[in-house]
Amino acid sequence: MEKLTIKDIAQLANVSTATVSNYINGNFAKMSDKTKEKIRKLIIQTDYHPSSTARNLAKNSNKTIGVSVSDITNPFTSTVLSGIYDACSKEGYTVIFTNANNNSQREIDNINRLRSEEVAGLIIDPVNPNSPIYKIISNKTTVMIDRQANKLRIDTIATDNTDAVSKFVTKMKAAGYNNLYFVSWPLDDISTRSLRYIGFKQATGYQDDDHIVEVPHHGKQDDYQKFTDKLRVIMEKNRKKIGFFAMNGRAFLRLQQSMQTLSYDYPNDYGVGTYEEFDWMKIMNPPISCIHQDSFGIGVTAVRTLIDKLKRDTEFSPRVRIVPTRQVIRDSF
Amino acid sequence: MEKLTIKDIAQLANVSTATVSNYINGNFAKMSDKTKEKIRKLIIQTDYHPSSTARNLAKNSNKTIGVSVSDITNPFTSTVLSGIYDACSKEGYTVIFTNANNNSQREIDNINRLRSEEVAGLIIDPVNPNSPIYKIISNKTTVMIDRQANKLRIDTIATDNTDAVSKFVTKMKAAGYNNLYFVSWPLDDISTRSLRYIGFKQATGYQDDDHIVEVPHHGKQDDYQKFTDKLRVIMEKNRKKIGFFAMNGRAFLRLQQSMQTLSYDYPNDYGVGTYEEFDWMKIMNPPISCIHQDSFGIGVTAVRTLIDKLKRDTEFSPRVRIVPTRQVIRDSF
DNA sequence: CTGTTAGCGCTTTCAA
DNA sequence: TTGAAAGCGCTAACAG
Repeated sequence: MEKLTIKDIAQLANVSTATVSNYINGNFAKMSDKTKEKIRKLIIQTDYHPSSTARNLAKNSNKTIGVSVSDITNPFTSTVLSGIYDACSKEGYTVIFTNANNNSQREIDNINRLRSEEVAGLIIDPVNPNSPIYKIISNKTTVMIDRQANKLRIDTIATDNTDAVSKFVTKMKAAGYNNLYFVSWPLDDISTRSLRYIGFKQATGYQDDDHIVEVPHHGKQDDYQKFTDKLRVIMEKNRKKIGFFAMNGRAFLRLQQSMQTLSYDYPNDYGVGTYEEFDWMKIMNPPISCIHQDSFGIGVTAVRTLIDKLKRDTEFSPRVRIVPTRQVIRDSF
Repeated sequence: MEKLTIKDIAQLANVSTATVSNYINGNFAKMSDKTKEKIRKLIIQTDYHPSSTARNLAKNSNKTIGVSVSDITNPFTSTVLSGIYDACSKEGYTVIFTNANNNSQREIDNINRLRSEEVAGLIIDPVNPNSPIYKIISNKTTVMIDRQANKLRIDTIATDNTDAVSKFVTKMKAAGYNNLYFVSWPLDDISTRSLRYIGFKQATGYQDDDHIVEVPHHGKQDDYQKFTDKLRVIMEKNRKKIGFFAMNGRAFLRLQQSMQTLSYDYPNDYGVGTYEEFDWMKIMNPPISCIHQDSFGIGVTAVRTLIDKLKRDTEFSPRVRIVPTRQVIRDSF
């Protein structure tokens, strides 16, 4: 059972390969109804599938878009991917996917790999949007997601980090929490973290950085212990109403874990809220108030802007597109 | 800034394309150190990347594997994907990915799409492993994941569903729960669900099907209400110690949501455990006992068995490979 | 309406 | 140690 080629079909149909090619590409105007029908049947009978490799080579174009994600296990990421895939298949694009696993060097490798696959465009959820590699990749064929570079070179799709947090934390303040803390992985010059922190400072009016509690990133037991200790100090020292805002779902998880070992309960001992919404937040007891971001929509928007750019020729200066968030207020503060 | 081809490099180096090709493919034995060095420098200088499309066509082989997942938003799936990607890139394979979004017809389309991309092999997390499409795809180039067909045609990687549940539920029984319920989406002849149910029956000794509580799948508000009502009846009617085992994380979520609206608390009013482990289960109050499955390992195993098959020529009869699970006992029963 | 033919960028004999 | 040249399966003028 050999693999069929366009030649085989042409022979069977007694036409030239050009005609078959036209059929494949939907140029039916260029053939009689008879041959059209003949080819149609033959293709079904033989279960012939044109080689997309050959097509790509001949057309010198590739209807696939490459995506590099920073961490596929991040639940945010899989929803984004879902949106990307959805939008791509609607536009007839295939997606090939790579995972940097939070490693900046691997991200570079992945991008290079993707480039030699000759993808039409790139969507990147960057580990490090400030990596020098983005100096050499073209804004015409790529868009970034989530994290944005300090010096914007590539169109990026992000959420309204600062504003969303500012409004949310303001609500916490209005609920009487007058001693608020921002729980986050080390800021590390990462836009999502620092932009959310700016929102936090806006809302609280804190000038110094005494109200940020850093969660160790991929810490050892020891680091987590220190984190817990810091929390303990905060809880013991203060008389005022204490509230925590977690910078994302994972930071929130860590916070809760430590609070649990310290035997503190929300909303009695403290109030809490977080960026990101996940299913499980509503079965917590009591359920968690949070900021919902439209991850699926981010994926879709990324694809749309990318394909849009691919179509035009003109180059625009890069800008960031904001996908709005939504407050979900429940009973955690 | 035109795209460089092998010809350009050949010209610049004053050698033939064949030599450059040999260089690219690591056949250094076939050239002098001088030319080797010359080519090396040129490639770096010019940032030349060979076209993998052209290579694939010329070699008539494609170092990419295609994967079709049933639902990318399922957290189980993203961890599997992570394993697949990891193993693939170690073996030098690219992965192109499709999402069926729980739609059997889309799964078929995806597989056909993947085939005409001429992927070397297929990994499928099937919506419906009994779909007729699997009669025509070759076991030599594909492996399945998670759900298995009634009549096995394709090698599949699964967990020890029956056994794991049987042992876990036995433990619940030993803890004094003498009135146990299996909480699941409709069995619908889906292996993961029915195999787990078999384990449940084994452990409990129930002969009839009175102890299964069906969670509506993508239900409307109404259906969820009925589900909640059913739970209420169970809770009110019985004097014995009631325990629930959820067939997966999402069913568990649903169960908890309803229990919450009914104002019942575990482990006081009922005991509970679930298949699948997620991060958030340990910050529940109290934390949840569950069965941990090695999703990453499933992905890796899938890739390994696939690549293994790709290498040999002989065809074996399909079998199912089991990736073991692990009990995580906490305080939910 | 249909066929001829020269590529697309690379690999791979085979000969030099 | 190197090169010439014939493909890989398809597309796209161009000619008829």
